[in-house]
Amino acid sequence: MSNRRDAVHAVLRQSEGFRSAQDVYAEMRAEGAKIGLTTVYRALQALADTGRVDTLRTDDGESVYRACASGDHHHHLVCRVCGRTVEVAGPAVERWAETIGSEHGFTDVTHTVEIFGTCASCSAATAEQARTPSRA
Amino acid sequence: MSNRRDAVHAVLRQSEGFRSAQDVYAEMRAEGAKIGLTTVYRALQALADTGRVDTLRTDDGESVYRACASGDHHHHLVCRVCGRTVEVAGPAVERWAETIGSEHGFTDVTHTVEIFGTCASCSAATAEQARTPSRA
DNA sequence: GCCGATTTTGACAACCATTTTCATTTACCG
DNA sequence: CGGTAAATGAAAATGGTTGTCAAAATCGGC
Repeated sequence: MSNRRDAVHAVLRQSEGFRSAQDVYAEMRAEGAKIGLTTVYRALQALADTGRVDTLRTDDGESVYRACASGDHHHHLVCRVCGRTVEVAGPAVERWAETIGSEHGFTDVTHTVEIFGTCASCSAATAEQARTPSRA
Repeated sequence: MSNRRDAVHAVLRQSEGFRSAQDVYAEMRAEGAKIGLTTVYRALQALADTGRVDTLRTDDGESVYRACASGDHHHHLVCRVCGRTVEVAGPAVERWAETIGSEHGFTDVTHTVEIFGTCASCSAATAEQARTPSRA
């Protein structure tokens, strides 16, 4: 019964950006789902293994997952505040990485490319905060 | 006394590739150095904060550090077998990331780019292994 | 030189995401 | 229905990393 796995997948689908396992688990429990943390981890791993979700590591070492629209190779532009993510393609970068690798005699060349920034609405919110400092 | 920090830095300098904190600690102890794990972590963090060493995360979430030749922004071509690392620059990639970010209204755009592969000697060694299978 | 203040150190405990264990439940199949 | 294999999840273990705190080293000032 991959019912649980589908449920996990569904949560990711309805999310704007990358989510952590703990995060997904908390939401599912909050919604009343009967599922264990272990199962969430297993589901996410299975989904990642079969390429149905993308995964990356945050700066503090947490694994985060996202159901991406395209199954093709692509990269991400991630808002470091709200996590909203845009899928981007970069054929030039793919070629560049491949070239660099072979120039140095490396084989089986892969690469990781992620772009981080603050999205328009979040940087607006930050500016707002600066204008009305709450305290301290 | 930043003696300890210098000692940690020295270990990284004489290393070919990225090393983990635990790894550095183990080597220093093996060489008879009197140092605590906590101090190694603090030294590595301090060095990373001041930009004197580069850091990245392995697939299994471990932080690894490297004393790089150049203090300028650059990326790495890392052998996934032996860890040997080549520093590479990619002005085109820098511009690409910046462009993608601003196209989508993102500010404070940063990026991570790492290239992984198997270096010439390691792929030779692997081929060798295949020719003379030890057992199993 | 000597004493108190400040910083650095490191043994140990705490943290926390992730994994493993293992007993229970559930699905499948004749 | 039995019986077997797979899935589940509560609880414990793991392991890298960080926090705590007292002892030790360093630095002034006298």
